[in-house]
Amino acid sequence: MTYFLDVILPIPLQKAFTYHITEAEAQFIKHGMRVAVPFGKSKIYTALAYKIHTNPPTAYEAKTIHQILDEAPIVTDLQLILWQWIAGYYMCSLGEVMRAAMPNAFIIESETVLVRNENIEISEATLKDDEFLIYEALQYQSSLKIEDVVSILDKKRILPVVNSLVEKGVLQLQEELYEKYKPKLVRYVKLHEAHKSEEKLQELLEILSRAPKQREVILTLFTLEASEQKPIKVSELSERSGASTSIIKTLVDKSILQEYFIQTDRVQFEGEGDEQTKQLSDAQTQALEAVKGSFDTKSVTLLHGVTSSGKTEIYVKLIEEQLNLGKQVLYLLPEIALTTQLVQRLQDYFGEKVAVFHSRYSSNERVEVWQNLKNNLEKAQLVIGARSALLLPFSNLGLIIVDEEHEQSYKQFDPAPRYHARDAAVVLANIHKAKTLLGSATPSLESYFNATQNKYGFVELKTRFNNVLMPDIELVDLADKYKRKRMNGHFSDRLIEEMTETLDEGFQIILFQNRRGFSPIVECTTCGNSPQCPNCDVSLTYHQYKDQLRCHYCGYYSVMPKACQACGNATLDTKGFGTEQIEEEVKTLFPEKKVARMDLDTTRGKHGFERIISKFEQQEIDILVGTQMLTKGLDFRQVKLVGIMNADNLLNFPDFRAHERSYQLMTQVAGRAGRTDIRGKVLIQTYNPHHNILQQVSTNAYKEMFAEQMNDRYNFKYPPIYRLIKITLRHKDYNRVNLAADWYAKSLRQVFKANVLGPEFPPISRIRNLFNKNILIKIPQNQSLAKTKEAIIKIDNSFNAVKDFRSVRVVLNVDNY
DNA sequence: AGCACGCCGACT
DNA sequence: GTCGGCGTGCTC
Repeated sequence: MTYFLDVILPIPLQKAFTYHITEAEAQFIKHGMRVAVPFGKSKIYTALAYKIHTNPPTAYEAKTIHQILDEAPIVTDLQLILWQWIAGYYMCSLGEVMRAAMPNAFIIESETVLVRNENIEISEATLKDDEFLIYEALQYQSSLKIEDVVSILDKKRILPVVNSLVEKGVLQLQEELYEKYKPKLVRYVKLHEAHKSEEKLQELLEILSRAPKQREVILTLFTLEASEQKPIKVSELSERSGASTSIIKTLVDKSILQEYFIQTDRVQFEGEGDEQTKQLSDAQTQALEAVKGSFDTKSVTLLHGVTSSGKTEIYVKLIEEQLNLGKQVLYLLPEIALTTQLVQRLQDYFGEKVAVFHSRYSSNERVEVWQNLKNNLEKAQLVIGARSALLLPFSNLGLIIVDEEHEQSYKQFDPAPRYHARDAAVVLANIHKAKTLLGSATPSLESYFNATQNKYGFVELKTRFNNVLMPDIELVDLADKYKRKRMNGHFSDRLIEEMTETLDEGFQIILFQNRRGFSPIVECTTCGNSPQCPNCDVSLTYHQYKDQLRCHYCGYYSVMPKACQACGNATLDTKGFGTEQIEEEVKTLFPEKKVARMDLDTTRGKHGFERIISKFEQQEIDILVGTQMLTKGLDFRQVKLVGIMNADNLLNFPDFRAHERSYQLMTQVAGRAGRTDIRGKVLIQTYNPHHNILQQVSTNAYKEMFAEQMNDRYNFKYPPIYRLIKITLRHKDYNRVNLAADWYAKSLRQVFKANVLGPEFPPISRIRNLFNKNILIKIPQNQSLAKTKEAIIKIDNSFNAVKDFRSVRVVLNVDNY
């Protein structure tokens, strides 16, 4: 019997790849193990064993696998079920899901190395110049990497040279696999066995009497061993004895000390972690009981709690319960809400059971979380993580909490799989027969709708913790203020009054402006020309602190010109404003106060974000100007005033969710105000003070907002009533995108008729020199999703069969945000 | 996605 | 001439 193995390769191809395996291998390999397989001309890739069978492929000869990489599966069956759901639902390949799910260190690739051929005599005269250089290099080094060859020859096309050398028998090519994950080893020392006995010891100390430093080290080691009763690290010994590591090394070399290594986790918890969880308020207790009650009949429950209502404390109780049952818990948060503040809080309660997982973790750190979790270790019983934490190997999940469930960032945007972590979480929980709790102060229409349809359970928490009052929200009419000359820069008289008062009382202020940079448009007042990005269809944003014009889409930048590049006049003016300009104006308005800015530009780097947050917490900053980063569940006690500089650019965003999003954003920012016993104040500056959304924000009328927005969604056939699939076609040639998009849309219309919208250029049609065109498919509730996707895939296949269209990239985005 | 191969313009 | 750019096709 011949055996075959279907594998998942981490590439965006729908096809399954089949390899030949021996009977012994067939018995050893289980799905979820990694195998190294030859793929393409010469490379060796990491693949995941998926299915073992005996049906030989017909169209080709299967290659044999190169090697089995694992003793036991590293991906669980439950994970594979989730992968299949994601690949099916979000229309991508299993390989793409694999790429997203597995830490990079697990996916090893071969590297080609050149090795000297020992058994052959070469007459150097037969070699060309380039060839000789390589030959010579190999006399000193036994092997060369491709990149070494590139640097030796200082050119890019090295293949002809290498091939020629192989032909002449000078060298051979080999593929080498390197394990990428390196366990962290900590160096320990102990006294060598030979000196353990009392007399040997005396002997030793005598010998060392003439080496006082070394003697000191040995004595310190004894004291440490006696007092600590645990293995002694080299670093510890060095520190305590005051001896350099080289002295310790001498002792090791003399075999007086013996060194050994212990594998440790990169991320370690230090602290007590036995703090009692807090007593809940009456309202919280009621909500907690309601959630538990809801879980009796519903697998998903939505917790709608106003800002500062103390949702986290309810989560903590639920987590505690699950951990006591020995179950795992996943606590999902948007990336930027994952602050040390929160992690610290949870560690105080649950100690080392807490594992953190987010994008700033290194590949090695991810591997450790993965392994701890898969082994169901206690130290990873509670995982706090961003979107991708969902793809970890849970074995015994009891509860998933999706905090800030309305957050857009839960939907993965670029590369595939374009999954929504909230929705995938519900699926994951079902796979584990676990419960899902969605929490938000401003639920998404989708979730709230599901709650009203009785699909989800629903629990409400209407009062703020400690009965803090909801902030007082005031709308400021900018048109009126400008007309009556009550503006100072972008600040209305009302805003300045409130700011002055707040600062006098010693409280802090947050100013929100949803745009970074100094001003988004630079314009010449003589000819009207405005500098554009050479790669994208956008105006360049002026950044004053670096005196640059920058593109926020592709990263292009140039120095700010002194004069207009079109007409040469030095009449460049700026239009619109961003956080930089607000910061600048605040500095002139309140010169004696400390101002800081928090946006993408100031939070670059690993700790940029944390630094600003902690400074603000320590009240080293009086006024914080920032973009929507400010909204993410941060807890500042001393903020009394929140100013929204301009609500209109939020409301006017060209997207069917713009109003919902504006409501959420403004309510969340407003929620930062008044967390003390004093009532917070929020000022919203706008040209449309009568806009319904603004009225709803100022009266905290979520239900009203929901009803009104849902009405629009019914009328215009948008989610959550209809489902959407967005298809983006991308190519550098304008005409070709047009032709391709027309073809695609026409084919779709034959099946879906009027439910196909477009093709249409998005507001920014060209990004990084590629033209985009969108087609939108609206799917009625009664239309089969599976059949719909089948039809799309069929059309996509015929599309790819057209030679002229093959180079057009097609992006399928299910439930696009 | 990579990666090789092949065609073509731009230079030492 | 050669080098490197980019377009095209293939991967069990």
